[in-house]
Amino acid sequence: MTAATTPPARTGRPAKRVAIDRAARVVFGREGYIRASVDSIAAEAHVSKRTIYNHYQDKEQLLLCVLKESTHAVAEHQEELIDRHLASPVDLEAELVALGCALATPQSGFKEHFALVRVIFAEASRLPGEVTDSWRTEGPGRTQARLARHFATLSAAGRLRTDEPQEAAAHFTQLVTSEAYERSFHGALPLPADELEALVTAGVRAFLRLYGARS
Amino acid sequence: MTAATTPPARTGRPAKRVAIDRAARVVFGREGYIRASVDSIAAEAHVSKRTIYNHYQDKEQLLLCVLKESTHAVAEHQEELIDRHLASPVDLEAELVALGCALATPQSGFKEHFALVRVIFAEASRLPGEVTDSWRTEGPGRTQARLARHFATLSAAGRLRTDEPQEAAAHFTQLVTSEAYERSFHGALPLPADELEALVTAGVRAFLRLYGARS
DNA sequence: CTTCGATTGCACCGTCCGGTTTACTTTCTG
DNA sequence: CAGAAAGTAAACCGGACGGTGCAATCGAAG
Repeated sequence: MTAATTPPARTGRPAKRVAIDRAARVVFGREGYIRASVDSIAAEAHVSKRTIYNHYQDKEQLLLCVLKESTHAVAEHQEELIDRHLASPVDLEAELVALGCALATPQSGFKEHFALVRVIFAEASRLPGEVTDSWRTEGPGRTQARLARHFATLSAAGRLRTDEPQEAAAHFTQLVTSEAYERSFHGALPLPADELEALVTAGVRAFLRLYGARS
Repeated sequence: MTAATTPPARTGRPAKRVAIDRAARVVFGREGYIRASVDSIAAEAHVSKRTIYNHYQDKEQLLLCVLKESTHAVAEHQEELIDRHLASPVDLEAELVALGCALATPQSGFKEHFALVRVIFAEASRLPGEVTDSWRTEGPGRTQARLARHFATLSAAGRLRTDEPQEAAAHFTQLVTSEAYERSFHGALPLPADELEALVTAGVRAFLRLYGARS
């Protein structure tokens, strides 16, 4: 009833589809898989429930599709953050702190995607193994690899000191973001900005004690 | 029908109660809060559903009660592990590795308790704030404090080197256990023993590079 | 044995949910 | 314009669930 007046645009087929996907992402993230009813997803998408079942076989397929999308969205967003802060850092410590804060607190329109990551954790034991596996490789795996690449470059430039950038990247995420993640229940509850910054700066200092250039 | 033959013992009133609690812990942990039906909990406890509602006001109160119990059980178990490995360590690195493995993989009858921790994460945004808060202080907070105490002692004995045992304890859990936690989806999926040991030993080595005695 | 409280089985209520059916309308295309 | 493709609203189905009412039962204490 909403899109009736506005000509649906000649974007073509996937017009309703993207609305469904967006709505499913929102509702799944907000309610979790079971609480999210197909009716509420349809309402959120301003779409008939039948239309959802025209696009997806059942509720689970809808979830899996949306999970896959979100995995890529989060990964690309984080890769972008990493590049932005580590491409040519002037004050390395400050950039690492800023990057850590950005990675640990999903901002802008990505909260829904991070909420879906929580769904992956909640449903992990009930999801097909290929889903959890591909999430790890396409999600955290990609950001960790991107981190490692930058660390290798920085090490070659004398800004860091490590022979194993992979391990350094792992230690960065562990020291800098893992506690903020857990403290905020994976982003489900808000973490005061000052606490976040304290956690991240402490982690970055430890990281630089491990891998800083001037020892 | 099961306890009919055996005399219910004069343990007194809470006989059925503990059965209910145990069953709720098992089923909530296995299925999550919503999937766990009160009927299935009653079946697992070999108890009438009506009896559950004689002991608890509703399903949510049952969950909250069981969560509180599990918080303490996990905390005590982990404190015990910490004491056992760090009371008088001969080979400190080996003990730290063993402790890290023990902390990162819930064994014996504690898997159900750890499964409930997953429920806390899954329901965090829908739980009363006091519940999540008290979980943090009574759960991870206690184990971290116990770790810090041992690190302070070890530092005084010259086995470690840190002025801030609190921070050292945080970095230990982050470097040693956090990745194993995330890799296993908080214990929901099994993590191969060799991978676990590799993660933990790498974390311990980094920890000792940060806080080891001989530098 | 009687009494009393705890427990039990079971039917029941209202609700919600995943998914389907049907009949109708819209929109694009040729 | 004709007709296919897509969308819509609404009723509907079978099943599950949280929670209650109630009569019957059990076990121990007096």
